Amino acid sequence: MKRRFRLTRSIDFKRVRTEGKSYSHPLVVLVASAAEQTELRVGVSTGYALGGAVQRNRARRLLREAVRPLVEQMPSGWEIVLIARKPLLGAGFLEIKAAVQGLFLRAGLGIQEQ
RNA sequence: CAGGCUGGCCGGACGGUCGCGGUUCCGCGCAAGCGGGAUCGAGGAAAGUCCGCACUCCACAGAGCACGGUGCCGGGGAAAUCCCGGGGCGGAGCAAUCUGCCGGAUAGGGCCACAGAAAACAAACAGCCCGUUAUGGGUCAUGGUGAAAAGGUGGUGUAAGAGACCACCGGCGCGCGCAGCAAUGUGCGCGGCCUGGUAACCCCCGCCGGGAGCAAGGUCAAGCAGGGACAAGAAGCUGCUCGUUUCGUUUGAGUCCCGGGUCGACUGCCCAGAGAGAUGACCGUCCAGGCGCGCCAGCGCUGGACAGAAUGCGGCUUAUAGACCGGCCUGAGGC
RNA sequence: CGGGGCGUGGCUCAGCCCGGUAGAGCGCACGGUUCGGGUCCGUGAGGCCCCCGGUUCAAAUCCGGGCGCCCCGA
Repeated sequence: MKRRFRLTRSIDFKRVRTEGKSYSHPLVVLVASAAEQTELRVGVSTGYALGGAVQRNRARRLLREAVRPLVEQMPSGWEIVLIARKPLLGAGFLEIKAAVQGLFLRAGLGIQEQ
């Protein structure tokens, strides 16, 4: 995922989390918010409760990799935040991928045709 | 062979498919950009931020005090609460080896609980001795406490005793010789016969230290609106004094209150580089490890320690599965 | 990046500067008071003073290192 499709600033994260709708899973939480003027933008939040820098980096990379194949099939005009939960570090990549896919389906974003 | 000590070194490897960040090249496009190629892309500790530098600003960084750090010797080093080697005094271990401390206790002050007669210019509770008769004097060998009781043993001496005196031993100081670059070690002589511990308590002595930190700082861009009260000093490195510089004293520095504007870009900054931050996913083979099966060869399953650069560098400290190489010690056995 | 503070019974804190006895309130247990409970009164238990080294005769206290938590400035 290129940098310009990411959410970076903390104001963006705050806006999505207050205005958006959230869908939760034991491994991960998805928050989606409609934003008409932009293209699809995704941010990953890995909080301090996950552990040190190694654990947070790993969680972020796993979630990015899980989202990557889904992004191309989705409509633009959404801002999405993924929040990692602690059990994510113990899970395998395929579990995480399935969890993220399920959350996108529940949020009604784009991948129904599969 | 078993157990242990110690120094060094590595800290998964190779390949494929997809993906990420930087630089650069090519093609297409007016442009935003799109497609493709090349190349580089986390650690020994990147960590804790405990020291020291570089660098930047504050005045080319000033003086004194305060405050803080540091403290055996030699060498290395830009420097350091750094490294290497050595010395002294301790501690652990059979040993190899590991480990703590290092100026001054006659410059001064403080403290040393409980116990004990007494805890530091010695004193005198019991005791002993002498004189007197219920008190004066001499004395600390004897006593028990304590972490520690003002040298030890033997003798001379005495009323009783005592370094009061003598011999040897121990310790301290001074002088000289020898070894060593030195710390220091060692030998001889002399001296007073002899001086508790604690400076990781205050302190004294020598040496060192101006302050802040890359959110330092620099360049550019954008934007705005002043008003009121107090006011003679204010600010420039923390505390004080001095010195000095700048701004200011009714054309008003500064402080407080109300109100308004901005919170961007580039640079500093890197042969990894920056922006809240790029190294990941899957598959295969192998190396090392664990478990199970097997007489062996081997087979199957499992599964990678601590941990992620944010201006750079030199150290220290802390975390760390396992692998490799070298040296040494102890024990047992063989030749 | 820099600076500061805290860690002591179950809880909230004293004690640390200037080293020798670890204490207060609440809570807890037992007994009394009451017909019973609360209140009240009395008695009592409970702490390797965050961890590891060191200085000292002796360390919660002094020194060094580590761990955890909190706060402040840019």
